[in-house]
Amino acid sequence: MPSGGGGGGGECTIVWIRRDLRVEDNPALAAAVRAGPVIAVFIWAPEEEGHYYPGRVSRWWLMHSLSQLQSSLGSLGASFITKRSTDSVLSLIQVVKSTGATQLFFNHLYDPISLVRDHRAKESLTEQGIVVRTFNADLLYEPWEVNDDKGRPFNTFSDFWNRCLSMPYDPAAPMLPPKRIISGDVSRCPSDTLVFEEESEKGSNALLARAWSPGWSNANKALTTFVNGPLVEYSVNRRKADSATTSFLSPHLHFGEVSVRKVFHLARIKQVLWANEGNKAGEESVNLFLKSIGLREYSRYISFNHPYSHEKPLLGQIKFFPWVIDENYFKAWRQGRTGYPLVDAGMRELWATGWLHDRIRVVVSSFFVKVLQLPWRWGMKYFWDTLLDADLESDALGWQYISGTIPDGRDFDRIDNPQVEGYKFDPNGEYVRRWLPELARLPTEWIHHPWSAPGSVLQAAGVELGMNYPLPIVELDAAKSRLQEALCEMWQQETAWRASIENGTAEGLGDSLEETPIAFPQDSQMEVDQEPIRNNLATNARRYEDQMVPTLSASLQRVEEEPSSDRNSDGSSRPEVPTDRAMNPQPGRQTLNLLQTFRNNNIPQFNINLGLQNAHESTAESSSSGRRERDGGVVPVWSPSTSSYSEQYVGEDNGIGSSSSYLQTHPQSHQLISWRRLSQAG
DNA sequence: GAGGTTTTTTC
DNA sequence: AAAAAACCT
Repeated sequence: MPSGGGGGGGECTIVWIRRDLRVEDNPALAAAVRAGPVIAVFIWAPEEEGHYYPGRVSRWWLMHSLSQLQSSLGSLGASFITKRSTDSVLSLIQVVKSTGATQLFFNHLYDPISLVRDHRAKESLTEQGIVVRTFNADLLYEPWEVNDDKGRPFNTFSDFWNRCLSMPYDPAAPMLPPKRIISGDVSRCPSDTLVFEEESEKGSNALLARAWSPGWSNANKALTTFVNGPLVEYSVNRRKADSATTSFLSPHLHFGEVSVRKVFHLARIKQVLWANEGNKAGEESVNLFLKSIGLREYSRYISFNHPYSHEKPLLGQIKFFPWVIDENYFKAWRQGRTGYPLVDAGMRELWATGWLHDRIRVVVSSFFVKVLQLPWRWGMKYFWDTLLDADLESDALGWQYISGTIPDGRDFDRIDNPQVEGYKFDPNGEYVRRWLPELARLPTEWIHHPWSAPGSVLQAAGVELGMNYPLPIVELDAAKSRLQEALCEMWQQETAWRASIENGTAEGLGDSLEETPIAFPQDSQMEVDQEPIRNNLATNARRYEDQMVPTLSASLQRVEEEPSSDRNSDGSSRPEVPTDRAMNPQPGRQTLNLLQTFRNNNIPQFNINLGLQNAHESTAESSSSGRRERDGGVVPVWSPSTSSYSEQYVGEDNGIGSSSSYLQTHPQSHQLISWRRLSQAG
C-alpha cells in the first residue's frame, strides 16, 4: 500500500456505517477501534436500492439519526465522512485511497441488494490489498447458524424461533461503546453534504418530530422506557389498536440505532425477574415481545435464504393468481376510502403519521390482498414508501404471510372480516373515531358497519354514505366468490402449465419459472404529494376528499429504464426490481466468494456450504440459458435455491395444504432439483 | 382431573 | 379452518 503520505494517516481502518447507526454494541466499530485509528464513513447511494428508494419519512429518520451519530462519534474523537454516491463500492475505494486506510470493517446486512453489493465491496477492496472484515451486528444469530438437526434451514417461523431460543450458545452479549476513538486522517477526503429532504417535504416532516426522536441515544431511551413500563403488560394490551403499549422500537431497530442483542438481554433479565416473582403474565409478555423480535430475525433469515422474497412468492402456486389490476381500488385503499372503517382508519393513520400498529397492518394488508385482490407487491411498496419503520425484509415477510405464500402463512381462501376485526381490536370505536372524523358521531353499535345502520342513525350522526363516507368498495360476499373464482382459475392455469411443461411445450410461458411481476402503477396515475398535512388529523375533521396520498413517484422516477407499461405477462419482461442489474457481472464467480463476505470470523460452516456448491454449479449452468443472458443475467447466489424452493412446492399435489408433509417428502428442500430441469425447458 | 366445550391465535 | 389454549363441568 502507498503510505499515508504527508498526512501521516495510513494504517487506519474505515468503518462503513450503514444500518448500524450506533456507537454501542457495534462490532465493526469496536474492532476498528481496537485496531487503531478509525474513520467512519456513511455513503448515501439510494439509487442502488432501485424501486426501494427510501420514502419521505424513512429519509427523515435517517437524516436525524445520522446527525446524532455524527456528533457522538465526533465527541469520541472519530471522524465521520459522508459521501453522496451512485455506487457505494466505488466511493469506498475512493475513500480508502484518499485516506490511505488499510482496512475496511462493516456489519452485515441481509436484504438482497446489500447481499450483492457487500459482496462486491469485499471482493473489490480485497483486490486492492485492503483487509476487509465483516461482523454480525443485526441479529441474535447469523442465518447460517440456525439449522435443523440435519443442518438444513427451517421453513417455518415457529421451528426457527424454537431453535433460536434453544441454541447451545447464547447470543453474543452486548458490548459497551468505545471510550475514546483515535481518528484517521481525513484531510484529503472531504465529505459531501447529504440531502435527505426535499423542500416540499419539510412541512410534513416537521410534524414527525412531535412524535418521534430518531438517534441511538433516543433508541436507548425508548428501550428503557418500554422495558420498565409497557413490557410487563404487553400480553394484555397487545391487541388494542390504539394504545401506546407497543415498544415503538421498530424504526430504531431498522436503522440499527439499538442492538437487538441488547433488547434481547434486557427483556430476558426482566423475564427472569418476573418469573422469580411468579408473575406469569409478565413472563408471558416477554415471550410474546421476544417473538416479535424473532419475527424480525426470521425476516432476515428468509431474505438470506431466499433473496427474492421481496418480489416473488416463496410458494409458487400464486404465480397464476389473477390479480385485480385496478388502480382505483389501490387509490381508495391508500386514501382510506374503502368503506370499511377499521381499514380506512388504519390507512389514514399510516398516511398521517407513518406508523401503524401491527394488528392494523395485518387488517389493511389482508383486506388489500383478499378483498381487493390487488397484487401484494403494490401494497408492500406503499408500505415501503410511507412507513417510518419501512423494512424490506420484515415487510416482505409480512406480506407473504398475509398472501399465504410462505409455508406457514395465512390460508389462501380465508377472508378476514373488517367488521369483526373492528370490534375485536377497537371495541369502543375510539380508533375509528380518531382517524375518521366523519364517523365520529356514529354510535359504537354501528361504527364498524355503517352500511347497515338505519337511516335515522346515520342522519343523526351526520353520515351520508356515498357522500362524506363511502359505501363498501367491494361487498364481502362478492369478494368471497371472486376469490373462489380466482383460485379456481389459478389451479387451472397451474395445471395447464404443468402439463405443458411435461409435454415440453411450455412456450407461452417461456422458460421462466419466475412469476412475471406486475409493474407498479405509473407515475401519472399516482397523486402528487402537493401539500403537507398541516393540522392534526386527530382533532381536525376533514372531508374525505381532502385526504392526501403520498406519491410513489419519487421512487419510480429514480428507476431508469423501467418499462412501467408492461404489466401483463408476456414472458419476456424482466423483474422490475433491479436486484440483478448493474450489480455484478459475473454470476458464476460471485457464488463461492460470497460466503467469504460473511465468513471471516470462523463462522461454523454448516450447510451453507452445501447449498452454495449447488448454487454454484447450477448458476454456472443456467447462466448459459438464453433468458439469463438476455437479462444481463446476474443473480444473487442463493437465487437458484430460491427457485427450487418455490418450484418444489408447486410440484406438490396441488401446492396448497401439502406444506406440512413437505419436509418429509423433500428432504433436499434447500437444493436445486427443478431449477436445472426448468431452465432447460426453454 | 378427564373430557368436552368455547375462545384465541395463527408471521 | 385448524390447532392451541383456556374454560367448563
